[in-house]
Amino acid sequence: MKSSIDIAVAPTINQLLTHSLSGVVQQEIERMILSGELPAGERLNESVLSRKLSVSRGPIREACRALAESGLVKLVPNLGAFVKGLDRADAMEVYDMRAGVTALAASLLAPIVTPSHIRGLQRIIDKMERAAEASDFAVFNLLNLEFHEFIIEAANNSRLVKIYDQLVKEFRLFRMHGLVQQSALMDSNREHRTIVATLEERDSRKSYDVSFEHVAKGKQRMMLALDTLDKEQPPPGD
Amino acid sequence: MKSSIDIAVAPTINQLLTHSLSGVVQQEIERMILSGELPAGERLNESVLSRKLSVSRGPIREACRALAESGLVKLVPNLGAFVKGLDRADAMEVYDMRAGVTALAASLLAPIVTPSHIRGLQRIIDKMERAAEASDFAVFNLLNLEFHEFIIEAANNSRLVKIYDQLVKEFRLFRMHGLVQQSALMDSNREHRTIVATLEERDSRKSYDVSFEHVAKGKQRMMLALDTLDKEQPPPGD
DNA sequence: TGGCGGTTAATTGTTGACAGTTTACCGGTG
DNA sequence: CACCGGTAAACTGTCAACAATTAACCGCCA
Repeated sequence: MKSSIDIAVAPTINQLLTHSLSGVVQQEIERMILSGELPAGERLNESVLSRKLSVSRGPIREACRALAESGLVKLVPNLGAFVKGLDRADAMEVYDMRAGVTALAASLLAPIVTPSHIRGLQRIIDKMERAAEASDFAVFNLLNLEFHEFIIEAANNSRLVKIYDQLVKEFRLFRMHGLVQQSALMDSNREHRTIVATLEERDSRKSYDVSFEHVAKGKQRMMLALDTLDKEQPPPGD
Repeated sequence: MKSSIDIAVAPTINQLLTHSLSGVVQQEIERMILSGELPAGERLNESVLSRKLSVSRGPIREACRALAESGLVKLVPNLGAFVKGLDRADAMEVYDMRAGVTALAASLLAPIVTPSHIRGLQRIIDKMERAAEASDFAVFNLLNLEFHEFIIEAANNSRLVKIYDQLVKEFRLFRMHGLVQQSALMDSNREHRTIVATLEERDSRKSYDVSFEHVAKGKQRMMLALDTLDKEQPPPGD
């Protein structure tokens, strides 16, 4: 019988072997940032982190450098690393990039798509449909991520995957989602079906267009929600 | 009279103030890699580098972490950092990404393009025309980079710039270019004129298409050249 | 002669200490 | 009371030394 210890420890050992402390520290800090444990603007105090993670400052600094390169923190000379925050303009930038990258993935996948791909995507869409009917936003969002990740992976371009993941992580710094309605879920999933349909036709150009439009509509939905929010609850300054 | 000392030293001071050693080290190692001074597969020996750059191993390690995150080196636990090399499949990946990103930039620029942009692009194209006629490949390539960088910058999306720069750097690891013909230069520049024309029409979709096709044709030209090269000079194993 | 085990040199991983900079605090002064 | 200068604490930047791992080398044995 496989002991529960193995299950718990194995990943840690693997992490230590493959990523060598600096790497685990990086992943841990990244987790803290993405979970909101370290809020935007917060300074990453090297001493505090080194004590909390029980390592010296060397690996902490290396991890911060890597996180700075990936765009999650901002390095200020002689002051340290600060958790990046996204304002509305930043979020729009990330949305535009996600639209382009998502659409590129679809257009790359279209010519090489297999029935297996289509089946996989259909299954996710069906699950999303049920989540939408139940207004289960949490599950819907997870499935939505899975859907797009599926297309990205299937496009078979490791650079594409890396860049997309980076964009998704960065977008999570923008803590203004949770403001969608059920109708949006239904709309969104209808668009998903369209995307799969164009993929099945192996139409690269159309796959690009509908995928881009899908994300662009998401961007517009968010902009609208933000504008509404601003009117109801104006930002500080009045 | 501005002394030559100022000209030489000023950038160094600025680098030290803004990037703080780790940053300069990173830039310097990056330069060594991109210039070919450190060939693909080479291990970055921390002690050697620290002696050569007159710093301790700390900053070197931080720089390597950052370079690993940006994709120029590969980190192997307990062995160190190795300069990445691109095989043909990698180059194809980067080409596809560059096509998508370049085209996305054009499609983003199209709706907001200004006469000033058009003039700037025309000027670069004219210079390229002269370089092509003179078969000056070096100058043509520089101008070509400038042309695309111009569109990227004008698209006004900092993430786009960052990702594009990353792709260009990575592509430079693929040391198999220099095998283009004058006719290709002419063809390429004709495509540039088409791109500017579609931008001037503010046609987002057409801008995307012609830009994507432009890079895709570059990819095909390179694949063809590589195939020819392989036939004339088969890889080791025969 | 070919492979195996142990030893040693080289290199990475990690740590703690020291130097330089920034920032907060506090008393003095106009 | 506001402002300014100086001092001290906290923090980042850098470094050199130590521990752990890897790889090469060499003698030994079948």
